[in-house]
Amino acid sequence: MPELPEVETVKAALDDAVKGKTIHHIITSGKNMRWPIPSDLEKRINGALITHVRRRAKYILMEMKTQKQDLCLILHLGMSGSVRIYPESITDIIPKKHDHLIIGCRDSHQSGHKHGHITAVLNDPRRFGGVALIPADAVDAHPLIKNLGPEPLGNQWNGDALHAAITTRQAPIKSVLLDQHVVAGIGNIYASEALYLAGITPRRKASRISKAKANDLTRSVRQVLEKAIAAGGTSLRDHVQPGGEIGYFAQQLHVYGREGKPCHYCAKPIKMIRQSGRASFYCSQCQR
DNA sequence: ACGTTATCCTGGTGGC
DNA sequence: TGCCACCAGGATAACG
Repeated sequence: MPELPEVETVKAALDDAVKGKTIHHIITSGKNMRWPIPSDLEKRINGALITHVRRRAKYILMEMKTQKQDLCLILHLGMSGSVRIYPESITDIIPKKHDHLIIGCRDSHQSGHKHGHITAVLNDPRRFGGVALIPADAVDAHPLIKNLGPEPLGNQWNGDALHAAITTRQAPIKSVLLDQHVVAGIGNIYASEALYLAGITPRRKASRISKAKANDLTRSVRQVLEKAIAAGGTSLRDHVQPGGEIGYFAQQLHVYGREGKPCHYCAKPIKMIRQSGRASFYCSQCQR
Protein backbone atom coordinates (compact mmCIF):
# COMPACT_ATOMS: atom_id res chain seq x y z
CA MET A 1 0.00 0.00 0.00
CA PRO A 2 2.06 2.68 1.34
CA GLU A 3 4.37 5.29 0.05
CA LEU A 4 5.37 8.39 1.95
CA PRO A 5 1.92 10.08 1.96
CA GLU A 6 0.14 6.96 3.15
CA VAL A 7 2.74 6.30 5.84
CA GLU A 8 2.49 9.94 6.88
CA THR A 9 -1.28 9.60 7.19
CA VAL A 10 -0.94 6.47 9.31
CA LYS A 11 1.76 8.05 11.43
CA ALA A 12 -0.39 11.10 12.14
CA ALA A 13 -3.36 8.95 13.13
CA LEU A 14 -1.22 6.81 15.42
CA ASP A 15 0.42 9.82 17.04
CA ASP A 16 -2.98 11.35 17.68
CA ALA A 17 -4.38 8.12 19.11
CA VAL A 18 -1.59 6.71 21.27
CA LYS A 19 0.70 9.58 22.24
CA GLY A 20 0.86 9.79 26.03
CA LYS A 21 -0.70 6.37 26.48
CA THR A 22 0.81 3.33 28.10
CA ILE A 23 1.11 -0.09 26.52
CA HIS A 24 -0.49 -2.76 28.66
CA HIS A 25 -0.85 -5.73 26.35
CA ILE A 26 0.58 -7.00 23.06
CA ILE A 27 -0.64 -9.77 20.78
CA THR A 28 1.45 -11.06 17.89
CA SER A 29 0.50 -13.49 15.15
CA GLY A 30 3.62 -15.60 15.54
CA LYS A 31 4.16 -15.47 11.81
CA ASN A 32 7.30 -14.10 10.27
CA MET A 33 6.97 -10.85 8.44
CA ARG A 34 9.95 -9.63 6.39
CA TRP A 35 11.90 -10.69 9.44
CA PRO A 36 10.54 -12.30 12.65
CA ILE A 37 8.60 -10.10 15.06
CA PRO A 38 10.72 -10.10 18.26
CA SER A 39 9.43 -12.92 20.46
CA ASP A 40 10.13 -10.94 23.62
CA LEU A 41 8.35 -7.84 22.34
CA GLU A 42 5.62 -7.80 24.98
CA LYS A 43 8.06 -8.41 27.80
CA ARG A 44 10.19 -5.49 26.64
CA ILE A 45 7.53 -2.86 26.04
CA ASN A 46 4.75 -3.66 28.49
CA GLY A 47 4.22 -0.62 30.65
CA ALA A 48 6.04 1.66 28.22
CA LEU A 49 4.82 5.23 27.82
CA ILE A 50 4.46 6.23 24.18
CA THR A 51 5.98 9.69 23.86
CA HIS A 52 5.38 10.30 20.17
CA VAL A 53 5.12 8.70 16.77
CA ARG A 54 7.19 9.96 13.86
CA ARG A 55 8.16 8.94 10.34
CA ARG A 56 11.42 8.46 8.46
CA ALA A 57 11.05 7.50 4.79
CA LYS A 58 8.40 4.74 4.82
CA TYR A 59 9.17 3.72 8.40
CA ILE A 60 6.89 4.55 11.32
CA LEU A 61 8.89 5.17 14.48
CA MET A 62 6.98 4.81 17.75
CA GLU A 63 9.09 6.31 20.52
CA MET A 64 8.48 5.11 24.06
CA LYS A 65 9.90 5.18 27.56
CA THR A 66 10.24 2.26 29.90
CA GLN A 67 11.68 2.38 33.42
CA LYS A 68 14.93 1.01 32.05
CA GLN A 69 15.42 2.89 28.79
CA ASP A 70 13.96 4.72 25.84
CA LEU A 71 12.92 2.46 22.99
CA CYS A 72 11.74 2.85 19.42
CA LEU A 73 9.29 0.46 17.82
CA ILE A 74 9.85 0.49 14.06
CA LEU A 75 6.96 -0.43 11.79
CA HIS A 76 7.12 -0.90 8.05
CA LEU A 77 3.99 -1.57 6.02
CA GLY A 78 5.57 -3.26 3.02
CA MET A 79 3.27 -3.56 0.01
CA SER A 80 0.07 -4.56 1.75
CA GLY A 81 0.31 -3.33 5.33
CA SER A 82 -2.34 -1.21 7.02
CA VAL A 83 -3.14 0.00 10.51
CA ARG A 84 -6.50 0.04 12.26
CA ILE A 85 -7.17 2.06 15.39
CA TYR A 86 -10.00 1.29 17.80
CA PRO A 87 -11.13 3.35 20.80
CA GLU A 88 -11.63 0.10 22.66
CA SER A 89 -9.76 -2.21 24.97
CA ILE A 90 -7.60 -4.86 23.37
CA THR A 91 -9.74 -7.44 25.14
CA ASP A 92 -12.71 -6.33 23.03
CA ILE A 93 -10.91 -6.60 19.71
CA ILE A 94 -11.66 -9.57 17.50
CA PRO A 95 -8.53 -10.17 15.46
CA LYS A 96 -8.88 -10.31 11.70
CA LYS A 97 -6.98 -12.47 9.28
CA HIS A 98 -3.41 -11.21 8.81
CA ASP A 99 -3.33 -9.13 11.98
CA HIS A 100 0.30 -9.54 13.05
CA LEU A 101 0.70 -7.02 15.84
CA ILE A 102 -2.00 -5.73 18.19
CA ILE A 103 -1.00 -3.07 20.70
CA GLY A 104 -3.32 -2.39 23.63
CA CYS A 105 -2.90 1.07 25.16
CA ARG A 106 -4.63 2.98 27.92
CA ASP A 107 -4.31 6.33 29.62
CA SER A 108 -1.24 6.49 31.74
CA HIS A 109 -3.19 8.04 34.58
CA GLN A 110 -3.94 5.79 37.52
CA SER A 111 -6.77 6.03 40.04
CA GLY A 112 -9.60 7.12 37.69
CA HIS A 113 -12.58 4.85 37.33
CA LYS A 114 -12.16 4.00 33.71
CA HIS A 115 -9.07 4.03 31.58
CA GLY A 116 -9.33 5.47 28.09
CA HIS A 117 -8.41 2.59 25.89
CA ILE A 118 -6.92 2.57 22.40
CA THR A 119 -5.98 -0.50 20.43
CA ALA A 120 -3.75 -0.27 17.35
CA VAL A 121 -3.56 -3.17 14.90
CA LEU A 122 -1.00 -3.86 12.19
CA ASN A 123 -2.47 -6.00 9.40
CA ASP A 124 -0.35 -7.21 6.49
CA PRO A 125 -1.55 -10.01 4.19
CA ARG A 126 1.64 -10.35 2.18
CA ARG A 127 3.96 -9.91 5.17
CA PHE A 128 6.48 -7.79 3.29
CA GLY A 129 6.32 -5.34 6.17
CA GLY A 130 8.21 -5.65 9.41
CA VAL A 131 8.42 -4.83 13.11
CA ALA A 132 11.61 -4.11 15.05
CA LEU A 133 12.35 -2.81 18.53
CA ILE A 134 15.60 -1.01 19.19
CA PRO A 135 17.02 1.45 21.71
CA ALA A 136 15.87 4.98 20.90
CA ASP A 137 19.42 6.23 20.60
CA ALA A 138 20.23 3.54 18.01
CA VAL A 139 17.69 4.61 15.40
CA ASP A 140 19.97 6.77 13.26
CA ALA A 141 22.67 4.11 13.14
CA HIS A 142 20.27 1.23 12.46
CA PRO A 143 20.82 -0.61 9.16
CA LEU A 144 17.22 0.05 8.11
CA ILE A 145 17.64 3.78 8.63
CA LYS A 146 21.25 4.84 8.34
CA ASN A 147 21.64 4.72 4.55
CA LEU A 148 18.35 6.41 3.66
CA GLY A 149 18.52 9.46 1.46
CA PRO A 150 17.05 12.86 2.34
CA GLU A 151 13.38 13.42 3.12
CA PRO A 152 11.79 14.94 0.00
CA LEU A 153 9.69 17.30 2.12
CA GLY A 154 12.68 18.38 4.21
CA ASN A 155 14.46 21.70 3.88
CA GLN A 156 17.79 20.40 2.67
CA TRP A 157 16.45 18.59 -0.40
CA ASN A 158 16.61 20.69 -3.54
CA GLY A 159 17.53 20.52 -7.21
CA ASP A 160 21.24 20.70 -6.50
CA ALA A 161 21.05 17.82 -4.05
CA LEU A 162 19.07 15.66 -6.45
CA HIS A 163 21.29 16.52 -9.37
CA ALA A 164 24.40 15.62 -7.39
CA ALA A 165 22.87 12.31 -6.35
CA ILE A 166 21.90 11.20 -9.85
CA THR A 167 24.60 12.68 -12.04
CA THR A 168 26.52 9.39 -12.22
CA ARG A 169 23.49 7.13 -12.49
CA GLN A 170 22.94 5.42 -15.84
CA ALA A 171 19.58 3.86 -14.97
CA PRO A 172 16.32 5.50 -16.08
CA ILE A 173 15.18 8.30 -13.78
CA LYS A 174 12.03 6.38 -12.82
CA SER A 175 14.08 3.53 -11.38
CA VAL A 176 16.45 5.93 -9.63
CA LEU A 177 13.57 7.76 -7.93
CA LEU A 178 12.61 4.45 -6.33
CA ASP A 179 16.08 4.11 -4.83
CA GLN A 180 15.59 5.05 -1.18
CA HIS A 181 19.23 6.09 -0.92
CA VAL A 182 18.69 8.86 -3.48
CA VAL A 183 15.57 10.28 -1.87
CA ALA A 184 13.49 8.54 0.79
CA GLY A 185 9.80 7.75 0.60
CA ILE A 186 8.89 7.81 -3.08
CA GLY A 187 7.25 4.63 -4.40
CA ASN A 188 5.84 3.42 -7.66
CA ILE A 189 2.76 5.65 -7.81
CA TYR A 190 4.37 8.96 -6.97
CA ALA A 191 7.47 8.33 -9.07
CA SER A 192 5.28 8.21 -12.19
CA GLU A 193 3.13 11.11 -11.03
CA ALA A 194 6.08 13.39 -10.22
CA LEU A 195 7.73 12.72 -13.59
CA TYR A 196 4.48 13.59 -15.34
CA LEU A 197 4.24 16.88 -13.46
CA ALA A 198 7.87 17.67 -14.29
CA GLY A 199 7.45 16.79 -17.99
CA ILE A 200 10.24 14.20 -17.83
CA THR A 201 9.87 10.80 -19.46
CA PRO A 202 10.51 7.90 -17.07
CA ARG A 203 12.87 6.47 -19.70
CA ARG A 204 15.37 9.33 -19.45
CA LYS A 205 18.76 8.35 -18.16
CA ALA A 206 19.18 9.94 -14.75
CA SER A 207 22.65 11.28 -15.57
CA ARG A 208 21.25 13.20 -18.51
CA ILE A 209 18.88 15.31 -16.44
CA SER A 210 20.03 18.92 -16.25
CA LYS A 211 20.28 20.85 -13.02
CA ALA A 212 17.30 22.93 -14.06
CA LYS A 213 15.22 19.82 -14.77
CA ALA A 214 16.37 18.25 -11.50
CA ASN A 215 15.09 21.36 -9.80
CA ASP A 216 11.73 21.03 -11.59
CA LEU A 217 11.59 17.43 -10.49
CA THR A 218 12.16 18.19 -6.82
CA ARG A 219 9.33 20.70 -6.97
CA SER A 220 7.06 18.16 -8.66
CA VAL A 221 7.90 15.50 -6.10
CA ARG A 222 7.09 17.90 -3.27
CA GLN A 223 3.89 19.01 -4.92
CA VAL A 224 2.52 15.54 -5.52
CA LEU A 225 3.48 14.29 -2.06
CA GLU A 226 1.97 17.29 -0.32
CA LYS A 227 -1.26 17.08 -2.27
CA ALA A 228 -1.51 13.38 -1.58
CA ILE A 229 -1.00 13.90 2.14
CA ALA A 230 -3.68 16.60 2.11
CA ALA A 231 -6.06 14.15 0.44
CA GLY A 232 -5.34 11.44 2.98
CA GLY A 233 -3.23 9.36 0.63
CA THR A 234 -4.14 7.17 -2.30
CA SER A 235 -6.49 4.29 -1.55
CA LEU A 236 -6.29 1.56 -4.14
CA ARG A 237 -8.32 -1.61 -3.84
CA ASP A 238 -9.52 -2.02 -0.27
CA HIS A 239 -6.90 0.00 1.51
CA VAL A 240 -8.09 2.45 4.10
CA GLN A 241 -6.74 4.81 6.70
CA PRO A 242 -6.51 3.76 10.34
CA GLY A 243 -9.95 5.08 11.26
CA GLY A 244 -11.58 3.38 8.29
CA GLU A 245 -11.65 6.44 6.03
CA ILE A 246 -10.39 6.13 2.49
CA GLY A 247 -7.78 8.41 0.95
CA TYR A 248 -8.97 10.44 -2.00
CA PHE A 249 -5.80 11.08 -3.93
CA ALA A 250 -6.62 8.32 -6.44
CA GLN A 251 -9.01 10.83 -8.02
CA GLN A 252 -6.10 13.16 -8.74
CA LEU A 253 -3.76 10.64 -10.40
CA HIS A 254 -2.71 11.77 -13.86
CA VAL A 255 -0.91 8.68 -15.15
CA TYR A 256 -0.64 5.87 -12.60
CA GLY A 257 -3.02 3.06 -13.56
CA ARG A 258 -4.34 5.04 -16.54
CA GLU A 259 -2.85 3.08 -19.44
CA GLY A 260 -4.73 3.86 -22.68
CA LYS A 261 -6.76 6.64 -21.09
CA PRO A 262 -6.39 10.20 -22.39
CA CYS A 263 -3.71 12.44 -20.97
CA HIS A 264 -5.37 15.11 -18.85
CA TYR A 265 -3.37 17.77 -20.72
CA CYS A 266 -3.06 16.65 -24.37
CA ALA A 267 -5.54 13.73 -24.57
CA LYS A 268 -2.97 11.35 -26.02
CA PRO A 269 -3.33 7.85 -24.58
CA ILE A 270 -1.18 7.19 -21.50
CA LYS A 271 1.51 4.56 -22.03
CA MET A 272 2.60 1.80 -19.71
CA ILE A 273 6.08 0.29 -19.76
CA ARG A 274 7.98 -1.96 -17.38
CA GLN A 275 11.22 -0.71 -15.84
CA SER A 276 13.28 -2.78 -13.42
CA GLY A 277 10.27 -5.00 -12.99
CA ARG A 278 7.87 -2.20 -12.06
CA ALA A 279 5.12 -0.62 -14.11
CA SER A 280 5.69 2.98 -15.20
CA PHE A 281 3.01 5.22 -16.70
CA TYR A 282 3.60 8.34 -18.77
CA CYS A 283 2.43 10.56 -21.58
CA SER A 284 4.78 10.33 -24.55
CA GLN A 285 3.64 13.75 -25.74
CA CYS A 286 3.98 15.73 -22.51
CA GLN A 287 7.01 13.96 -21.10
CA ARG A 288 10.39 14.16 -22.82
C1' DA B 1 29.78 -0.19 -8.31
C1' DC B 2 25.64 -0.45 -10.76
C1' DG B 3 21.42 -2.13 -12.97
C1' DT B 4 18.23 -5.80 -13.46
C1' DT B 5 16.00 -9.87 -12.02
C1' DA B 6 14.25 -13.10 -8.75
C1' DT B 7 12.27 -13.55 -4.41
C1' DC B 8 9.67 -13.20 -0.18
C1' DC B 9 3.86 -13.71 0.49
C1' DT B 10 -1.49 -13.46 -0.14
C1' DG B 11 -5.41 -12.00 -2.59
C1' DG B 12 -7.98 -9.94 -6.37
C1' DT B 13 -9.07 -9.94 -11.23
C1' DG B 14 -9.86 -11.38 -15.75
C1' DG B 15 -9.80 -15.07 -19.27
C1' DC B 16 -11.38 -19.59 -20.28
C1' DT C 1 -19.53 -21.32 -7.64
C1' DG C 2 -13.66 -23.55 -10.90
C1' DC C 3 -9.04 -23.12 -12.49
C1' DC C 4 -5.14 -20.58 -13.94
C1' DA C 5 -2.06 -16.91 -15.08
C1' DC C 6 -0.91 -12.61 -13.84
C1' DC C 7 -0.91 -8.49 -11.26
C1' DA C 8 -0.12 -5.60 -6.92
C1' DG C 9 1.72 0.79 -3.38
C1' DG C 10 8.48 -2.68 -1.16
C1' DA C 11 13.01 -3.99 -0.30
C1' DT C 12 16.98 -6.81 -1.01
C1' DA C 13 20.12 -10.80 -2.28
C1' DA C 14 22.18 -12.51 -6.15
C1' DC C 15 23.73 -12.16 -10.61
C1' DG C 16 26.07 -10.37 -14.76
